[in-house]
Amino acid sequence: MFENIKKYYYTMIPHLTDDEWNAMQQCIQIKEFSKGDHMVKQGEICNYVYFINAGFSRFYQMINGKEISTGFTGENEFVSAYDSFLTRQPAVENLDALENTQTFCLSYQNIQTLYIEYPVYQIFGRKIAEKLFIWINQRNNALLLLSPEQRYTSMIENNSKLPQRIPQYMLASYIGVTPEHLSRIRKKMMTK
Amino acid sequence: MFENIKKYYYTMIPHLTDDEWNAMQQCIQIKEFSKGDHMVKQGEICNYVYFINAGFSRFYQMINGKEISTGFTGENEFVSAYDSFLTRQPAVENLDALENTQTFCLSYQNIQTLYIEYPVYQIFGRKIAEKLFIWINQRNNALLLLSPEQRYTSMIENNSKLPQRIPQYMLASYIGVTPEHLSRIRKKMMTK
DNA sequence: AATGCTTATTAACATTTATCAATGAAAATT
DNA sequence: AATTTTCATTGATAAATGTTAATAAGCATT
Repeated sequence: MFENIKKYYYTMIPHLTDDEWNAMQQCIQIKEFSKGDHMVKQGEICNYVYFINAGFSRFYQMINGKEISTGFTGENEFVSAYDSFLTRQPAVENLDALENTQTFCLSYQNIQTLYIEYPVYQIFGRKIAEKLFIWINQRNNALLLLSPEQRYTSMIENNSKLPQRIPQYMLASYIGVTPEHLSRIRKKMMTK
Repeated sequence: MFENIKKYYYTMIPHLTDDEWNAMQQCIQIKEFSKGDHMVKQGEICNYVYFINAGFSRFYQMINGKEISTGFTGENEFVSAYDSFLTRQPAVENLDALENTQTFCLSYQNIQTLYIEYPVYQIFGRKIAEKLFIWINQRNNALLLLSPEQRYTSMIENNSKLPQRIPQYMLASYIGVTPEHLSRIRKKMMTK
């Protein structure tokens, strides 16, 4: 049942003991989401960190009546509206399931308790935040330094299977252009 | 000497013991930078985390022969090319002093040792990463969701003293426009 | 005060990207 | 299979932003 998430923890913290892992396992809840279901809604405080065991999820924000997709997360990754989770402020973003998705999730309360009772999980908290920082920092640089076309190509280079799982109009807003413009970018790329 | 950084640590970790603080203090090196000096150079691995005791610093990248400023950090904040520091890969960005700057700095090696010998500093590592994440996530949202004008206004709202310390052309690249265009944006804002 | 250097502003023009509207293609629903 | 609905493409036009070049304003050094 928990093989994948267990493996993830042991990779992150190789010296994890059975006792420590069992304490973590006790805290894990299983939650399943159908395609289109929301894990986090804009305006609500996010109380969970989710490990995606199967499926696919996506962040988006509603701006001027339009959906802007801001991130995608698939199998064997943790996902959360982590700024809301950390600051206890209402989430700015939505998180929904693009496919039927099975998650293992940890509540804010349980994590705080684990931090105190099993300090080894501070490492988990640190590495999750570090990973998020590295990821979003790259994304930031892409937004500031690359052209939309470069963002598109680097995106499929890094994750060639994304276009098969994500409608193009979501990719467009993720890249920071309109669907029409992404279509033109793709057309231009074909001719080269 | 170390009042500010000590206060920072005790705010972050209220139950820090004298023993633990002393161990940290032993690791602190003092480094001073004159205006224009580099703390981190693009292409080199960043081996330090700096606490800015006095002064002001700025991240930038050279792109097509142009400086693009990507961040600013002032007194009583930690600063580092943290992705390079964490991943041990060459830094993508430069970090330099916009004013004469006094820093207290911690080496990668010392921090790794502290993590092991004084696990309480895992909390430090976690909170630094969390803080960076929250900061960069906001910036990311600004780049993706706000117009340049909105980015400019929200920037001075959040930190009204920035324009006094930072030349406008640096702010322009930070916001993601040319200096000429920021000038126009400001002009347009005046007339309202 | 005069000089040179850096920074900010302004204008004309070029390029990129968005918007609006129409069409076609694909997928879901009946 | 027919029908709706969603999604992708295309074209015409508009708005935003970049580029280049010239000028002006600050600032530092002499």
